[in-house]
Amino acid sequence: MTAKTKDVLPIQFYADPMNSIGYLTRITFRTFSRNLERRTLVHGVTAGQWRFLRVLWIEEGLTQRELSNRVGMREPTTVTALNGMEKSGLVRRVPSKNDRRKVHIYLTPRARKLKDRLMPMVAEVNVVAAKGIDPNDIAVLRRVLLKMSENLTTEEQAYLSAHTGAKLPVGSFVP
Amino acid sequence: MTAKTKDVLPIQFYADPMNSIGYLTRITFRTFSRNLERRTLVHGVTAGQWRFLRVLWIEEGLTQRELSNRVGMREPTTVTALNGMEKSGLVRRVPSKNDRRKVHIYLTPRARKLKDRLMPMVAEVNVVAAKGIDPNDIAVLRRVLLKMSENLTTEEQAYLSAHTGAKLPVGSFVP
DNA sequence: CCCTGATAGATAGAATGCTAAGCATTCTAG
DNA sequence: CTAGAATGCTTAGCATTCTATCTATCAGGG
Repeated sequence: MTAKTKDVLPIQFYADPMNSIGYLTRITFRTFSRNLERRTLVHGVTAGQWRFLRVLWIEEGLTQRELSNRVGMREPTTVTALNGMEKSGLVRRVPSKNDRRKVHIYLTPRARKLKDRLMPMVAEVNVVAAKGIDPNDIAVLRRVLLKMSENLTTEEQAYLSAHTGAKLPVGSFVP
Repeated sequence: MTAKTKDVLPIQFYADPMNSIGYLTRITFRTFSRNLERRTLVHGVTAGQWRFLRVLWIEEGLTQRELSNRVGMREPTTVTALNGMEKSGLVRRVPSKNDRRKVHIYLTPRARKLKDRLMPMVAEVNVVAAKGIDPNDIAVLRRVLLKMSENLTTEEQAYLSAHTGAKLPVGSFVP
């Protein structure tokens, strides 16, 4: 099959939202997020905070920039989220000793303990979401979503460097 | 393979954002949306407006509620979006003659003409996103995303009717 | 040393989308 | 008929996240 005749779908195909990757990822993300937050709010953790906790449960002491990249949020968003989390006693900001620009983020004991409570919840939501779906198809889903976001990020960066000459910060995925 | 031993992944699996459907759909949605909006903004159309236009290009005269359901936004969001679109001359609000509660939404000639300009853009972004991915896998992606959002919506509605006795408006998907 | 540019974080302001609650209109059970 | 429920749209207020910009700090070449 040639790329021209078979792989390229007619433009009209994308008129239907049900065929649109943008639409489908948006509604899936929102239903997923809402469903999870309904559970985590029992422990006073919002969806936004959850995303940071999950990363910090794996590795503490990250700087805010590293944290932003791993969570997939912009830095001002991270600042706002951390302000809230600091206020509600989930994280501590610890200034770096080597580099006074940097701030390392550590969990409080309470936030560490929340892991055992909250992790089962995301597993639960994943089970609900995956009901009736072939596990192999879900593996395909993960792989394809990741590849797509990489494709789109690559194109975005190519566009930016071509049109503004801007170099993006190295190693920043930040989709 | 039994469901207990093979299909259920260990909780620890979900600690890594890269395995999280929530994370993956979020970053894919955002990169997709940003990439498309970069193109549509040339014609002064934001990502939010684009979503409504796409639905109205298929069928005009929908009520705001019908429109909300098809676009996948809540009604107050639709009101805000339509206010903006009305102001910038993309849509007209036409009160229903049979039922004075209802308002039908029609495109302006200018908005209709935008279709031929904007539709190729979404095709373009889809091509970028799909680069290097087996078309069959993309079909799997669409099917699985839709099924997941249905699963999660079903569970959400079951929860709501069990805990608040609330009946959701019939036929509303609204993820 | 001391400028210059890069890096880390914070701030300001805007856009987006949500929930909750409020009206007006229509339907429906008695 | 008519009181109460349901429906359709709107408003108010809030949370989230973004872009653009600012300040402070560091690193390297002259």
